[in-house]
Amino acid sequence: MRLFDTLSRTERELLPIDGSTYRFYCCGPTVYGPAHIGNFRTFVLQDVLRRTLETGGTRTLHIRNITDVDDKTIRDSQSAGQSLKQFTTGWTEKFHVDCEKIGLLEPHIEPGAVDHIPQQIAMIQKLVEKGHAYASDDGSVYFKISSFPGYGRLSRLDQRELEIGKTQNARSSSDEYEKDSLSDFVLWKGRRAEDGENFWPSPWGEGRPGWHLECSAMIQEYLGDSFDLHSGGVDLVFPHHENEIAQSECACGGHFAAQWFHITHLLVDGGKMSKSLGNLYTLADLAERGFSAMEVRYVLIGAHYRKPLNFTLDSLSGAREAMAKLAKAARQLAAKADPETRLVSADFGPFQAAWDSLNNDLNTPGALGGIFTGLRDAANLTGPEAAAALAGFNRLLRALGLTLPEEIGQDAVEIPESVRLLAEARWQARLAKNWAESDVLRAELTRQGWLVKDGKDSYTLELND
RNA sequence: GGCGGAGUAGCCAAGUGGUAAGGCAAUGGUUUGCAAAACCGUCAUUCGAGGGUUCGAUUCCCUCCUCCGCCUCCA
Repeated sequence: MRLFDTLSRTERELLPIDGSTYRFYCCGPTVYGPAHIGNFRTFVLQDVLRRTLETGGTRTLHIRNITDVDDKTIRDSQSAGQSLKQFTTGWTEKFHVDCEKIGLLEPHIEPGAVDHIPQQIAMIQKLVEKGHAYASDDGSVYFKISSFPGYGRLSRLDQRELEIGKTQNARSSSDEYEKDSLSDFVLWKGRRAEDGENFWPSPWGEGRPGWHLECSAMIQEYLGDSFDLHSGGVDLVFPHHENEIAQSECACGGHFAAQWFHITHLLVDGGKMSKSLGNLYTLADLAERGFSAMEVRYVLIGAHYRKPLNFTLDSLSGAREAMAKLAKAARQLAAKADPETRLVSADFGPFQAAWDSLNNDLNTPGALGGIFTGLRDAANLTGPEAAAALAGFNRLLRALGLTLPEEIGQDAVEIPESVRLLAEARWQARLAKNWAESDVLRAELTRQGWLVKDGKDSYTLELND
């Protein structure tokens, strides 16, 4: 497959460096609260990338870290009256539940920062030895940007911008840490009173690792000097990924990531998502409004990853309808498919265009469109052809990580006795052709939130949204 | 101010130097006591605005407008 690379700004074929396994790293969540749908846009697209590679026959090694020590985790664990470990473990577990609901494959390795302190210290030592880092009087260690000429290539910052950043920042944080240059960033933070119990010994005194360094050290640990792809939300391009490149290439001497994959942020109702605007949604928030995580996933893959996605509650309703339509079409195809057909072909049949879209810079909306047109084209197929088409359809859905809704069973919803009686009375009135009575009873059921659908010989009740 | 991205039907959203995928909604028909559901149709001479290049531009170039992101630890 081909994918746009942030660093070279070109589309490139994704081929494993080692010729066998595509090894990639994704910046994971900072576990100090529930992940929101913006976080999940990134994780879902990374998941689709992996699934597409695997569906195409490429083996993968997927690593996604957990940031379990930083300013926010420390601050919020303290106000929660918990140890950092208790606090981050709790949120990590909740994150995993959400991941499963939204259909994310588990990463092959999910390292946490706190478990890799020695590796981080070792990397800092190497940087100090090579003259890329220096300690300050307060026990912090900084990376010396001027020692790495390649700094700014990923985010296209030139020296002038760095200087501007320097002066802009001079006022706000001049009393925080000592630095030779204000654009140098911290590798190790000297222990401060507000860190409480959260500090570790190091050659520079007690303290804790800087955020940027975590990823570099864990990548070194599990992927070595060079690997295939590094990914995260666009906001991480600068400074996080820029700093990782500097740290890792200076410490290890490799080429670090061969490819960079950044996912654009989503908008909510056309604007930025934020707590203060009341439009920051978590999966739990949306579940309360009656939307499943899989419906959220459908919306999240409904726009190209390099374009802003405007998330609305209406689009979630649309996702529900669209998925129901897919499920129905799939059932119809399955009913006509020859069950004896053994599939050996890697062909996608009517869904080839959808598969091609996915492989062309991960064009998920194009793939979804291709699925619908493929389904239309497959409508008249029968026997072995229908079976082959169904197989292509299923492979595509797996690549997208979509699980379609099952047929809702008769007793899927608990129906209160009073409602059941009302519905039964209405049915009898209807059989007696007492339309007026029937309509009154239906209005009452509607008022109570129930939708009646009349069939030929019976009726169904559905909970209205 | 610097850098990067986006503006396509009511909404979400692909795409392309050769005349606009798909989904939702809406709407017409069939069906239904009426609805709902289902099925069959319809639904952008037009792609933020104005110039330019071209046989031809939504697609390339220029200007402008609007929106969004980053500019030191936010996916």
